[in-house]
Amino acid sequence: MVMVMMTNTTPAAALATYDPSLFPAFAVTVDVVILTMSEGTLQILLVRRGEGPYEGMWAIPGGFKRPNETLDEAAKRELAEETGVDAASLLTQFGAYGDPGRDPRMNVVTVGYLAVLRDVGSVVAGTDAAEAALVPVSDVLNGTLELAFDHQRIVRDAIERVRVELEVTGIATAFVGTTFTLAELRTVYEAIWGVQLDAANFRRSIVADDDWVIPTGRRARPGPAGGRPAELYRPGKAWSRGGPIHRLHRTDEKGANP
Amino acid sequence: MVMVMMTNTTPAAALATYDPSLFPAFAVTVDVVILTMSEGTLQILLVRRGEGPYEGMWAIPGGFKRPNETLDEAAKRELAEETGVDAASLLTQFGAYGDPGRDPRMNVVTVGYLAVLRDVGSVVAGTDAAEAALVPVSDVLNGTLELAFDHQRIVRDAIERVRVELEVTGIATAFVGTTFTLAELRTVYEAIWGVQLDAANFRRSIVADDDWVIPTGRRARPGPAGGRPAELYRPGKAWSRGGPIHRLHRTDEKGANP
DNA sequence: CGACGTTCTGGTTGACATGACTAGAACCAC
DNA sequence: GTGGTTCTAGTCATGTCAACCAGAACGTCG
Repeated sequence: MVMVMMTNTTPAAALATYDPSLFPAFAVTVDVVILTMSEGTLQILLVRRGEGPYEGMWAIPGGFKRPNETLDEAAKRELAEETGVDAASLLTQFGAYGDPGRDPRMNVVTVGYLAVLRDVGSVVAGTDAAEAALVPVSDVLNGTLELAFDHQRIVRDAIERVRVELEVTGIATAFVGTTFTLAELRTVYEAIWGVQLDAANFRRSIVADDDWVIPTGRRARPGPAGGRPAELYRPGKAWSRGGPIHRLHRTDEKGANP
Repeated sequence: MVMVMMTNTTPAAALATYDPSLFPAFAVTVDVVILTMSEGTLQILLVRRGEGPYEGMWAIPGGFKRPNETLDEAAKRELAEETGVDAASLLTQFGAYGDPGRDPRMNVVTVGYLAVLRDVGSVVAGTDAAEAALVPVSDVLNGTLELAFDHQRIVRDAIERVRVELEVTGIATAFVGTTFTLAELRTVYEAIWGVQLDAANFRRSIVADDDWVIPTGRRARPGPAGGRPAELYRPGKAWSRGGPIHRLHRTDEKGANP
């Protein structure tokens, strides 16, 4: 295979005439990090590789971009193929990865997307159980579960992104159902940020402002330990302009080591 | 200058379980949005296209990614080729763009990078003046200056990114010199966020906390209008964990129409 | 049925951040 | 020196938010 490459020491030369087919060709893929909350912990949907390099290892679902679709459409299609869910609004692009040799077969540049689902328990059941699984994100982050390619780094970046999105967007409501208690929503923040939030203060931040949540009038059934039943809410319309809960600026460790 | 490079992919092809050529091939480019502050306004470095599609129009500098370099390295190389500046730390990837037809010649997926320079006046002078120019970002955002390809959207995304980075990172210090006055630094925030900041409060936010800035003991020469000379500072080490200045959450329009 | 534990809801308080404002200090031009 | 300009320092009121406390509404167990 022969490739021709130009070095533009002068801009005019770089943009000058050329034959497009002479430039290095890449395969472009889209990988989707699918997150959900299950039993109070953040989980990620992984698929087991059937063949090729890293055979048998777990990986993020993904696939090749088609020439006649946008990157967003490719991500949406991949999400639908893997989970059957059509939720384009939850898809967020967070990074591109093109290190040489990240795929031993060829030059592949992949674009990472983040998807948040409410409950993928049935989704995983619908797929071949041997081929897809929900695993705690912590197992991926700490290396307990090794992923194919550079997917561990991609997951790390996705988690970092969702931590930021949690503060500035309404992505938190994507983790819970159509109706939810404030305790459920609080668990989302606590699991993703790894913090403890005061239930009373959390409630005040949410209900005080405009319309983050809308009470439905119904109440959730208390857990096995009893307790006062919590009110059920549905998402309001204020989430489009920033989130109500903010991470406290760490005033604890000053001069700490990064 | 044109270089012809041959890449032998025979060993890799032997590893593959399928023929890579069966998958759609894309050209992958890296486009760099180079920003700087000049005369109190945010400026962007643009190059004029010599020929090909959009001939004669202004565009973001960029070029093809090489198979043996990472995306970050490609961006760093493009920045060095355009400006002669070797400043990898300021390079931030902010998005990938792969809409079909964004380049009429072929399928091109580009990865956008953001670069912040202290002063590119000499840089532009070093390049052919007819081929590169610094223009106010506002001219690009409001459509006064039309860019080639989908570069206007890319610039929009880059500006939105730098507005966020300004709040959570130390990118503000990249706009000013190695030593600077607080008024200079304040101008960076005011220009990018489009707000007016009280000089006294700005100062208090900066000097009160740990070590955002370190006084050098020297003083800047007052401007032509006179005034008390401002103290010169150099960046401290606290910027690595968030910025000191925060955008006020707009409490003005409540219940506004989205 | 009543006591107890658990969870949700509402309120108060104090520390801290921040916007608006005022006054003084240090320079330039005339 | 006088006036104008800019930087620096301080005060005050307001708002935010974490911490804490008390009550309300359930389940369960005796």
